[in-house]
Amino acid sequence: MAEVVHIGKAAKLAEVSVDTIRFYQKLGLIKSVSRSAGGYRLFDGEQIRDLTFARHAQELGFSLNEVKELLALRQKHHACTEVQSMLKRKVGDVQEKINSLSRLESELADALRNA
Amino acid sequence: MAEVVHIGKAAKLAEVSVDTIRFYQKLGLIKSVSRSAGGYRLFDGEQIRDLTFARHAQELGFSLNEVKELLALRQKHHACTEVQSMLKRKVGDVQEKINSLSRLESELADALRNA
DNA sequence: CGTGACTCTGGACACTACTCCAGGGTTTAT
DNA sequence: ATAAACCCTGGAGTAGTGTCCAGAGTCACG
Repeated sequence: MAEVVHIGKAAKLAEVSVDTIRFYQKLGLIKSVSRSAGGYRLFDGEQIRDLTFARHAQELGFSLNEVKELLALRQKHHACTEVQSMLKRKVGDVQEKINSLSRLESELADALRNA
Repeated sequence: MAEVVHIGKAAKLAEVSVDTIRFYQKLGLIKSVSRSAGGYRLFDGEQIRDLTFARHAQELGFSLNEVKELLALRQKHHACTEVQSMLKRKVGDVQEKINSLSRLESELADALRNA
């Protein structure tokens, strides 16, 4: 059971590319990883989960900046009201997106019925 | 009641920029518009609706290529099975996106509850 | 008719989110 | 110990989606 993995394995586990991981790290999306004696990045389970989450959120249409916020929210202890209001805003964003997509879905479904 | 408008008015009505309209036209998102004697683009109500639709769909995370398909689907008479299967696929895409967003929403809502 | 607001084209520039080297060091399996 | 496989950095290149600008023509109002 590997506790930590190198970047190639991490990439496979999170289903992103090696380059993408390095790019995300440069942007500060994932926190600074530890390194082996020879300078290799070492990833643990939590970091793999973060990368996977990032990929999902990104696929859902969040920008990398937003993904960064979301990741921060997941990790922080959500004590202060500032973080709470940010979370509320995100939830609102997501609900709005769901509503719009639902409307689009019925519009397309209508088109399909009338085909 | 203006039947047709120039690009500036169209941009305001559809809430996109003038440059964006020209860009969308270059990509073939909107069909070739008619022109005034002097070469000015002329937009009617349907084209304004298409532009507005394009903006919405684009905000929902569809690429401009997908938006182009969606616009085509709205306009065509949906007779052939090819068009129907494309529509079905789009509806599936949208439903999947809604599901993923719902999951994300509850995750964020949980975080909010535990704040 | 003149003048200011608007529009035209073509092309350069910007920003996001990657993707792909080259040249060189590290790990690992044998 | 050595070769294959892997990883490092820095930087260039790409695709998608615009945005801005110069130089020139058009439109609308008084």
